[in-house]
Amino acid sequence: MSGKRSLVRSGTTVDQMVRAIADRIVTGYLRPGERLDEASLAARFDVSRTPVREALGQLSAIGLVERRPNRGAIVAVVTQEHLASMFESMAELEAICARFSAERMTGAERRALEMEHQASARLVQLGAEEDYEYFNTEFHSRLYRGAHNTHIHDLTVATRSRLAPFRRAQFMLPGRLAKSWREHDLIVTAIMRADAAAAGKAARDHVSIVSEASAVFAAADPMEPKVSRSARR
Amino acid sequence: MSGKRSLVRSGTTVDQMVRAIADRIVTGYLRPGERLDEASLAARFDVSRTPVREALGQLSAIGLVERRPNRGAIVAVVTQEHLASMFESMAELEAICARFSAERMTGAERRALEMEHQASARLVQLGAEEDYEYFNTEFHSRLYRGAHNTHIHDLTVATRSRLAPFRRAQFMLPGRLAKSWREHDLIVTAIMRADAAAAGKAARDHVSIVSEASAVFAAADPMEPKVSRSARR
DNA sequence: TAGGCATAAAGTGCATGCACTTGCCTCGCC
DNA sequence: GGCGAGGCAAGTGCATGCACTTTATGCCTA
Repeated sequence: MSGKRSLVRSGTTVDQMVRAIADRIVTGYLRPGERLDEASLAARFDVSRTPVREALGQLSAIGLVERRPNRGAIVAVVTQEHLASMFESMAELEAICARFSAERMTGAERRALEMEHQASARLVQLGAEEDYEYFNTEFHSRLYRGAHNTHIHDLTVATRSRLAPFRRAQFMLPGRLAKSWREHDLIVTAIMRADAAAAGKAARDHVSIVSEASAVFAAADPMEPKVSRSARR
Repeated sequence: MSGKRSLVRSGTTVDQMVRAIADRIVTGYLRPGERLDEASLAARFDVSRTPVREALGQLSAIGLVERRPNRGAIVAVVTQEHLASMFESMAELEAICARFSAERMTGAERRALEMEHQASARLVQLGAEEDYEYFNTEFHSRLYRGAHNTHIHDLTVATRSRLAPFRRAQFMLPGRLAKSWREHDLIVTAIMRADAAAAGKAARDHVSIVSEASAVFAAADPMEPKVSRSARR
């Protein structure tokens, strides 16, 4: 896969670098602790070191990479403890979004949520993991938007993206699709009833369960040895 | 005033710039919408444009400044709506911290919280606004730490700092000190009882009240005097 | 052989320069 | 007198170079 910048056109070079690197971190292609050498990245993306530097600075500002002065940058290492704290935060943030959604969603938003949710039942029957995963993302985004609070929305999206690398395996567990759908159903039902407390609780439980599934995964996927990842092209 | 970098020594030059600029934004010395000219800032702090640029990039990544490609950076403008959403988020985040604190604070943390809180009663009697403000910050920080969740801690601190410019006037309202103390007292009492629900509610109410006080202030303090920006044609 | 110091190599941090973009102003045109 | 094109000034975006820090290496000494 060629990461040349022609693939990621829009915005300034720095923006492209931010997106390119963030994407590789969030998707797990770059792994926690991995070295981010300015010169190598610059060569890899065919730009000078300056935009790479700025991108690394911005990514470190949002916590995706760690920078040690004069000693280079690495993909942020999340301890088990920090990971747990992020999952717990995520559960609380989703609970807030669900509560607010129950109180504030417009009629159109409620209908759209319910419709999509019902449609997704089919994906469960078919066992269409990929499609369901896509729907799932959309489902949660609806909750975030439905809260009608931009700041909560931003915090939630940011937290979600930082958790992305650790959630990939959740659907590998057998029966997970149907379970997820039933949990969604509780949330949707509560929202349609405008029952904020129930919606919040259902959303929190939903994330907590995902969290447990993922924690297992994270623990079972320890730090990678320092293989020649630089020669990976 | 001398903003020379000798005053802000630690870390790399970029770090110093980030802190210096963020500080001026958070304290309200730089106002929303105000232009952030790279060359001027560089001259002002006696560094080259490069670290200033990187600092602006990082600040824009965390939302404190807005950057329009090729058109410079300005201090982030927060709409009334966005401001309200931040206050609401703050109330929810504080509620979470208070709930978790009620459940998780160690004995030492509880004792320290209660002691400091009781001690602060004296500041109220004396009407020592400055000192009380300092204590108040410390009080809330204790709640954030007491939650024993680093991610929630970080989100809360970040949100709080973004709200800082809009909270300054809250203690100007007469009787505010005593009112604040009584609200704190509700929180502390609930935490000492390990009553998570009550602590959460008390904390949420506390912030909501501050929010209302500040909203008045924000509304009464409209756009910045620096004109010539609206005259875009 | 182990420890420590000097030195080299690698890589980061910042300054500077130049190309390019944007907004403004002026001048010519209608 | 209004309007648009062209040019100018200001300012941003990126590349490059050099100084400095860190780390690796080797040599010397005990």
